[in-house]
Amino acid sequence: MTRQRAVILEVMRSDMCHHTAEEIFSLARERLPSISRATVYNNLKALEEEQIIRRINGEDGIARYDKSYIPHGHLFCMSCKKIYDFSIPDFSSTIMGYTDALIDSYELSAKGICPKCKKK
Amino acid sequence: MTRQRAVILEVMRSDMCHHTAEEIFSLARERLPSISRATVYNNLKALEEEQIIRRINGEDGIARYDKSYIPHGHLFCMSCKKIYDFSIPDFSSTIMGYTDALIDSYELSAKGICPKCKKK
DNA sequence: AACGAATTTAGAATGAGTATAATATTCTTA
DNA sequence: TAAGAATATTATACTCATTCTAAATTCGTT
Repeated sequence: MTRQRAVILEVMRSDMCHHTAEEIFSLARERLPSISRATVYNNLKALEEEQIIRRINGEDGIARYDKSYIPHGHLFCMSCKKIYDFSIPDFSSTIMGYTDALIDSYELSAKGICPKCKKK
Repeated sequence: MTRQRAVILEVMRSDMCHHTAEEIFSLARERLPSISRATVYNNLKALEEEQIIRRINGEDGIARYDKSYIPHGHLFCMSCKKIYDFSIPDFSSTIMGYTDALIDSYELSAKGICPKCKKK
């Protein structure tokens, strides 16, 4: 575990956000100014392959990263622009039931209005 | 409806594939050699805004396009590399039940082994 | 046909992400 | 702890999907 990798994980675990690689790079620089952009990209890729974090392929085409590898849903609120996590229990099995395929993982992104914004 | 837009829709509707913009550009050129790359990108974006087609944000970071705007699931087969459509009835309502949000649309991508490859 | 609006075109520009090669750090074993 | 091998980091160059720009063309309307 290098210092750089530790900082990247620290940054990712310090809030509830789903940051882009550039955001993680910028936040990591605050803690370790010498860190390089390539190191951030390298580590994010490695951490995903090691199934520690998960890459989210957002609708703007820019990758975001989730501190958890476990598949779950993401709600993109069209009003406050935030991303919220949610889960659907045993959802892989549900997909298998509808596809007759063996499901390894899934990515579920919903777009709508979150409960808070809905109230207003 | 310009000739260019008609050709783009023709190409998209001529098979079951989920093509990238570059593939659509290449196929459109076979029918209308003067068509420009920018026209393909412009039209794909406009068609998505008009809710005629849907952009799929695949795991390789390259956008693919679905001839249908109606949300449904996509199965990426890890063995044959093809993309298959599937649907989960009334799935927006299901998501609303788990999130308490108002769902506008969703994108569901599953990765696994399709039924055909599973048999082998 | 003529006008203005919208679209297309070719090519330049942008920017997220990757590759490279030199340097530095970490790990292993003694 | 020191040496050497293996691995990671760094800065920078590069790729390539996508967007932007500005000029030329086409479309719809009168």
